[in-house]
Amino acid sequence: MTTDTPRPYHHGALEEALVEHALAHVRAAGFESFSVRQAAREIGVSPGAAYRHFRTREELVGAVARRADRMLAAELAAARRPGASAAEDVLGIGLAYIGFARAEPQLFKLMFASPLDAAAAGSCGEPCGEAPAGATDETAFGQLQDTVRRFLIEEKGLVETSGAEGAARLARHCDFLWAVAHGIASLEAMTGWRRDAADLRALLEMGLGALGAQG
Amino acid sequence: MTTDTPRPYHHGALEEALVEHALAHVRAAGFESFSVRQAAREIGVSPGAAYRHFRTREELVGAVARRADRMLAAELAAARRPGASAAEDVLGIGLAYIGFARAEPQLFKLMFASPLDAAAAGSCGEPCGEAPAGATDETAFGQLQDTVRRFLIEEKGLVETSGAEGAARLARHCDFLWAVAHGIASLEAMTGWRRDAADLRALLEMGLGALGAQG
DNA sequence: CGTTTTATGTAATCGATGATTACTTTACAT
DNA sequence: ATGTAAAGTAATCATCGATTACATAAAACG
Repeated sequence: MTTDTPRPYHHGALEEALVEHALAHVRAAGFESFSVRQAAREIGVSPGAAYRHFRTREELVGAVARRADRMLAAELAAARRPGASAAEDVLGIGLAYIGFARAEPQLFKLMFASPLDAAAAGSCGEPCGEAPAGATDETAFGQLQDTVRRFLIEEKGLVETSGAEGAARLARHCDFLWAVAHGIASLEAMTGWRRDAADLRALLEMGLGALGAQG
Repeated sequence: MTTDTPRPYHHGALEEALVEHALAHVRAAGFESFSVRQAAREIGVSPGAAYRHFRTREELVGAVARRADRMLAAELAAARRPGASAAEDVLGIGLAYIGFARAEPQLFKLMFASPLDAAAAGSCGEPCGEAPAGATDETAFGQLQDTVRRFLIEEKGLVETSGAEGAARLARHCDFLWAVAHGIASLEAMTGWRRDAADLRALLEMGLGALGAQG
């Protein structure tokens, strides 16, 4: 045990270690205070080493943001329970969205703190212009869109979501619900605003009630 | 003109100059890139001088945030036109809120980028827990609350807004509309999401339509 | 198996920033 | 006028992001 590789010259998985470390820091203290140097120091590697894997600090926190995106998308997916009505699923997705913002406010804030140019975010969590439209995608917005479509068809008798007018209506309804959920989530994550579970549910139900009411 | 006070030792209004400078920078380039030193340099004063007026950088950008708050509140106030119906005013406030986020995205982002501890924000723009309740306040949320109350009374036949149940309903409706407007504004300011004026109006009208529909 | 090439780290360094301290100058009150 | 408090300067510290030249391990290849 004399030369027991105290620290191998090559870390082996520095990139992953950096992202993991950054993710932990962001969750606990927010992305603003994250420092490449400190992360490298704590991992036990020289500051410059990090820049072999990320050209800039923002690129690294961008990787964290993308991971947060996937975490959110996964939770939304888990909220869609097979056998549930479309209305239940819409509500579930909304509550999951808000729940994520409440449980992980720092990650939520990071996701919407544009240092990550929305384009680079890949399968981003927010409605980037328009979802690929058609394919059942796994982005957060895509999941909401699928479920709202189901809701409009199942419970509002809306048949055509493919025609120009039908598509517009679907898009408008998705935008609306998204705005409600995102508004609540944002207020919870970024301000002193806070409501109990019953109130949140009531707000989402108000949003759901507004669907189909308008031409 | 030989000793024509090239630069008086005392600036005279450094504090104001700093805030003004910071405000301009934030509007143009965002608060993240604002630097105390650069501001002092451009104003023509030593770096340490700024710290006579603000203990920390965040305190200075906090002052900018408070100013942005007042700007937003002023625009919301201007949106309430005398003689307009309550419904028109609610819509006008919502559109003004969204319009501000679109016209001044950097200020909007600053207002909701919690470096400013919500408490220190004074008459903050977001619903800090609960508005002082009663007095017609000039905060953004207070203005919405007043107008929504008017709407519920004028057009929905709601009489009691003072009883426990009536107050709860009013609060819920305010929360709802606030969430819709804030959600739209946030998406516009912090993501690639963008809709034209007609769509925005339609979304707000959907929100307005949901009012009074529920118990 | 030996050599070369490429990926990955290190060390040293640059410029800039936030913040603090000791000292100086101005303005104002008495 | 004079002395005190407000408002500036200069110098300094620790930290940070980023770059460069160099060293080493790992992998590719003959």
